[in-house]
Amino acid sequence: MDSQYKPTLNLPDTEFPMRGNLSQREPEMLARWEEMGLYQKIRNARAGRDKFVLHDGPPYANGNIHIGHAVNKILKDVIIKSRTLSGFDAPYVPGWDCHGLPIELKVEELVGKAGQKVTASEFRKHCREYALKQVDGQRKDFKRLMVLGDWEKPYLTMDFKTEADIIRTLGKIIDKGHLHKGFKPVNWCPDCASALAEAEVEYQDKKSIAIDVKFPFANSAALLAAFGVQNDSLADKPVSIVIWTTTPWTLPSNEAVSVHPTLEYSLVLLKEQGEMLVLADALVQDAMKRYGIGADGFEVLANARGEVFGQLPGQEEAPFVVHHPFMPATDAHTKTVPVITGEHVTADSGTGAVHTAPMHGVDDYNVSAIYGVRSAEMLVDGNGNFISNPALDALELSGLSTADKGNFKVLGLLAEKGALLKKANITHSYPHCWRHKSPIIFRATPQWFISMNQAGLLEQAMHEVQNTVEWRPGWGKARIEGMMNDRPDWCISRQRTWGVPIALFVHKDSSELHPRSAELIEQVALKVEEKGIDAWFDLEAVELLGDEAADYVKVTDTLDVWFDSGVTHTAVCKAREELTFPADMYLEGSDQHRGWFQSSLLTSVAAYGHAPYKTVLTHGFTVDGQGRKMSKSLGNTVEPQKVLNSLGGDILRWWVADTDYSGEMTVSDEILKRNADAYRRVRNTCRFLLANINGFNPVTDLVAGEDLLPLDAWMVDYTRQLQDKVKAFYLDYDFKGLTKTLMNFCVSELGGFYLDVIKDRQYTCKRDGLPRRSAQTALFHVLEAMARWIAPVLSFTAEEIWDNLPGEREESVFLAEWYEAFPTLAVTGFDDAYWQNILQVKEAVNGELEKARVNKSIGASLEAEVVLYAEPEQQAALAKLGNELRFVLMTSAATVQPFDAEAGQASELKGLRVGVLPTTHDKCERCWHHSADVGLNAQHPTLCGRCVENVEGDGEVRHYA
RNA sequence: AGGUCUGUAGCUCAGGUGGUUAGAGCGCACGCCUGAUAAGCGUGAGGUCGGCAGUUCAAGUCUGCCCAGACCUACCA
Repeated sequence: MDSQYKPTLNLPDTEFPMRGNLSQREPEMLARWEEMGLYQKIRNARAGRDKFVLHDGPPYANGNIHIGHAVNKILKDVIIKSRTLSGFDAPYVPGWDCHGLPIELKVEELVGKAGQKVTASEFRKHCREYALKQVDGQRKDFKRLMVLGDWEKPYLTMDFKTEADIIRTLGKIIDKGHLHKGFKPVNWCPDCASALAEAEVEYQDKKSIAIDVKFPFANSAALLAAFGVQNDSLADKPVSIVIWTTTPWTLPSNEAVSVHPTLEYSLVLLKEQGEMLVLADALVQDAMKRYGIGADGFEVLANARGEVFGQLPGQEEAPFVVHHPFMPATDAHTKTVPVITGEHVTADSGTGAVHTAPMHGVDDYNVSAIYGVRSAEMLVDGNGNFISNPALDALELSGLSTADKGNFKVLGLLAEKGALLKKANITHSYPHCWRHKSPIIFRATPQWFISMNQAGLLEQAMHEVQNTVEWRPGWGKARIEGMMNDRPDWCISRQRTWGVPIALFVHKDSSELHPRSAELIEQVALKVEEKGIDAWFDLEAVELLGDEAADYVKVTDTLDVWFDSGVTHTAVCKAREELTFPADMYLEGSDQHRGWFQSSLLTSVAAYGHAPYKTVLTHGFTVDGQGRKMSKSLGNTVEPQKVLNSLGGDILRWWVADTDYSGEMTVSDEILKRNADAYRRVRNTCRFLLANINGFNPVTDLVAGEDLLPLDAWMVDYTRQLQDKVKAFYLDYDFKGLTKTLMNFCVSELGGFYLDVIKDRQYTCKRDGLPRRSAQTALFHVLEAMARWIAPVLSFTAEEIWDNLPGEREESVFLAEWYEAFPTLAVTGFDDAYWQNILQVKEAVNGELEKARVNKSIGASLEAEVVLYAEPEQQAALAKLGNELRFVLMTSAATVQPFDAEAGQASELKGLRVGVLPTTHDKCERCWHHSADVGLNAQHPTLCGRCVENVEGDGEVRHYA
């Protein structure tokens, strides 16, 4: 039942709704921002200011955005918005990575392979259209996250100008001497007759023939000596090292046998056969069983580590060579190959000695490169058949398929030569072409590389990593260092259709680059700027080379897409006026230490000698509630679109800010629910603030700093000091520090204390009297500050508050800077320490009130009267508030007495005892305080004295609170 | 298998250089209020600080090993 005096109260009132209804209202706000051209207005407002450039790492233009994309974009947006609030000109140019295999595969599904149903040129056109469509889809979602940026003019790696600049940057890197041509084994499908990318390979079980093959040592006497065996009766017996392989067809290409330098090898005598074998010590038992030799059929003569008989890095020549079982050398004997050492060798299976064919295995290739072991010729053609050459012709291998006949022929040769120790069928996981489902082979092909060492690139890049770049968190440095230290040369060529061409001419005989390559590249770039990458593929060599054209071949390889995105420091940061090079920051997930951070660094150092970024900030990956990675197959993904359509963007953003992004970021329904709870608290606090400055016009009603009541002055001062912390959190990219601090402010000092205390004054005092205007002034300052504090994170809500704030202001909170219009306050002796003490006293009193409540002697705190028995210092402090102490404690009466160990109850606070009594006075109908003067006024028999004063008189006077 | 990282109450996080009964907010339970009301206030219960050893008078904090998880790389001859 409403009191007749209710209309005389100043109750809170606001249009600002309690519930955000974010999923519906955020899109409306976005439309408004777009309509007013907010991004451009911010640019204009910050023109001429210091720049802060966060360069966007381009997501791949394929598929819907997932939660990881959302995290990345939101973090970037929070940083950019906070820097903008700090007064920086912080442009954000989002980008997309548009070339490459995944798009080709999608387009293949739609129109077929390039060169089959459609021409390469048409295929590229389809790729371009497809990529554009993907960009549109992702852009819509990114904008929905309320990420502010130049969405009208993003950068695309497939923009003609960008494609041209990618080629130019390649030219620059060639100019500095970092390019070299080499070979590399790649996944090769004999049915496609082409190379396969990693993504086109799938693993299936395959039946293979596994064989143990003997490679006899050329100098067995020396080998025995190396094993420390001196026994003349053995001297004339053959010694072989045994390899195990599941790809017999690669044996013709064998160029070495690898052993592990620190693994123990045994010299085993086969008694019956009268020959010796070298095998890994740990595998002797297994091998003998496999060969059908019983325990008494062999004897281990000696052991030696691999480094004793294998060639070590740095050694000019191999200490031992072995005879290839069947490949002929120039003379009558079979050719010999070196025994080398390699870290890739294990004693897990086989024999501990690895058949090494550099043309057919990555490890083989890498280890061979260390010793300069090279195959003279690739013996297998693109269809997986042995080529024809004198040696293969003689062995009758030419033309046979490595998949069957060729393989069997090799087995036959081995058996014929007596080199085959054992043949067995095994089933193992083996790479297959995902299209043909046929087993693939490894086949070395000519490729282009950016060399880590030929022009000192690795060294320079490492210098940048260690000395000029700031890594956040600090372990990012160790991570990228480790990754760079063991990285091979960067193979930048791909045999693909949808990619930026390696726009080079090489001599048809020598394979040397054209001497005027730098100049030619610029000419090509100009054409690509006009017509895109097709300009190169359509180009006739004569156009640029004239008469020389006959001697040169146009390279048709495309660039690794990591090169595209890696050189956006040039194609975007350098090319766009609003950006800077180097950029202030790159910010991506921790997978990019291998990816974009590295490709950007290497290309920038290669081209310009320095890093493209000053700071690299890394975030972790999202995992589910159990800490497991998100995957569609596990069904534990959290889709950002779903969150946006249910809880809303501000809640997703709050979650990003509230989570420690330096490690794994956990998301689950419960976590999002908790974040929605936190959001509601912040929102409601702001709503209550707005509701209480109802009717407040800052132009006419703002109370000067020196006139504020001490409690209000404290609130203003507290807020001002909190702002320093807020700024520091943003500067330090510590967003969880920010959200936690903000939350505590809303719950403790502000929500739990100040707002609760001033309600009485707000509601009951005269509408335009000083007591109320003083509090409103404080609330106004808090709101001005807080709207800005939350804007980088709760972008929608901040703007919504901004709309509800009185006074002249910018069109959007994002055009504003941090609030600095805090008033100068009077020095009153009521400082922060004073009020913090009061807060503790209040807590102690609450403890006692709760006991009375449990006894049912009181309900609301206004039904109580308290007496505080305090030590002198505390007594003096409390007495300073005089009669207004009761307002702070929210009791109907509060008096202070000297400490008396007998009186009241001991409270939580030492030196303070508290007496709680249920009030005996009548309750004022209007202010709900119980007071002796209720009913003294005949006109208003249900009111207390101060309410009479507030209703009829000039209004009560407040001195402190 | 290797490199980098993570593991503190149900949830999200604080806990410089080792030192009293390990903190906060949320959530939860109970209570109050009904003039912030799909709100607000109060009180309270929750932790062998991933595990095991060790160094030390003293370890969440240092060392080693192990377990679980994340990212990256390699391997499956």
